[in-house]
Amino acid sequence: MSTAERNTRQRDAIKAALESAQRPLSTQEILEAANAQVQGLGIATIYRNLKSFLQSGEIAQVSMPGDSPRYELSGHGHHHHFHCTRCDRLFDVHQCPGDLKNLAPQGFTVERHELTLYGVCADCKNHPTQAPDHARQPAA
Amino acid sequence: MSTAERNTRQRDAIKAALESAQRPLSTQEILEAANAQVQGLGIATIYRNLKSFLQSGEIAQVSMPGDSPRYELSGHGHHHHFHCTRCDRLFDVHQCPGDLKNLAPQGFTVERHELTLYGVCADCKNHPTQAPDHARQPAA
DNA sequence: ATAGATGCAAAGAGTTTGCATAGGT
DNA sequence: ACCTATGCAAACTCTTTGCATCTAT
Repeated sequence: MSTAERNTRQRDAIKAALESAQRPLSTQEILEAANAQVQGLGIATIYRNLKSFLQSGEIAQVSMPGDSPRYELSGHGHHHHFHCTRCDRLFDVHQCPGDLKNLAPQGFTVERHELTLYGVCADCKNHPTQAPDHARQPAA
Repeated sequence: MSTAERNTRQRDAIKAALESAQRPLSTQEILEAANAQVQGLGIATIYRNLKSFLQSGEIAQVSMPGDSPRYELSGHGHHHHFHCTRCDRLFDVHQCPGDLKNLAPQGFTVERHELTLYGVCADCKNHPTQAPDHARQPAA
């Protein structure tokens, strides 16, 4: 019956960081957030717990070309991502094109899919000529 | 007028490797293929040229959660990818769900999209119980 | 009391960079 | 001849691992 995983303050802090974020976080961002709650929490603990969460399916890894992976809680329901090419922020997209089973070649079985939209977010569209002040992954 | 880029044997070999591959290649795969053509070609040259090709838009980087990036020529037309979770091979998918502009939130502009399907490929479905012999990124 | 989790530091793996030399133009 | 690209090796960055200690159960 035992879950084998213990409830440590570190583990809780990491989970909490992911829970309070409204977007996928990088390991550094997780470290900063979790460290604020638990003094001295080390990066190795982040990695170990992320791996554990990934294996249990509690979190999902989101990867972007040319960028280090981000992590987010699973169970926010099925959703996709929008990557603003101007400010580099990632947004959740809760719409889904739906039925993609028939896109795959003959004989292939599609179990799930991931979709990333690229473009310009509303904020960036409102500031056409100036440099994106809100750019580069804001704190919240 | 000068393109600033020189035509070296190394650069050509790297391009050729990507051209002849029917799937996105990892840096190691590119190194092996290119090295077969140009003795002593080093990994640093691979990275430098990939970066150059990426910037010029000649190739695209494909990233998968938990995996190192792969590279493929642009201009194979718009396509997506299928990742077999059993044998880990990546396949091209030339079907496209099409119009995804309206999935993004209000005020967002969608310029392009990327779609990855996950599931079991035809080969793996034909060998249900046994270990995937064809697994782990075959040579061709 | 026991066994898993943590923190630190060292080890690995992947990628980038400096510098002398080869080679394209 | 000039000046960029290459090859090698060192430097960096990111991630993983070993080990003694701590701590949840």
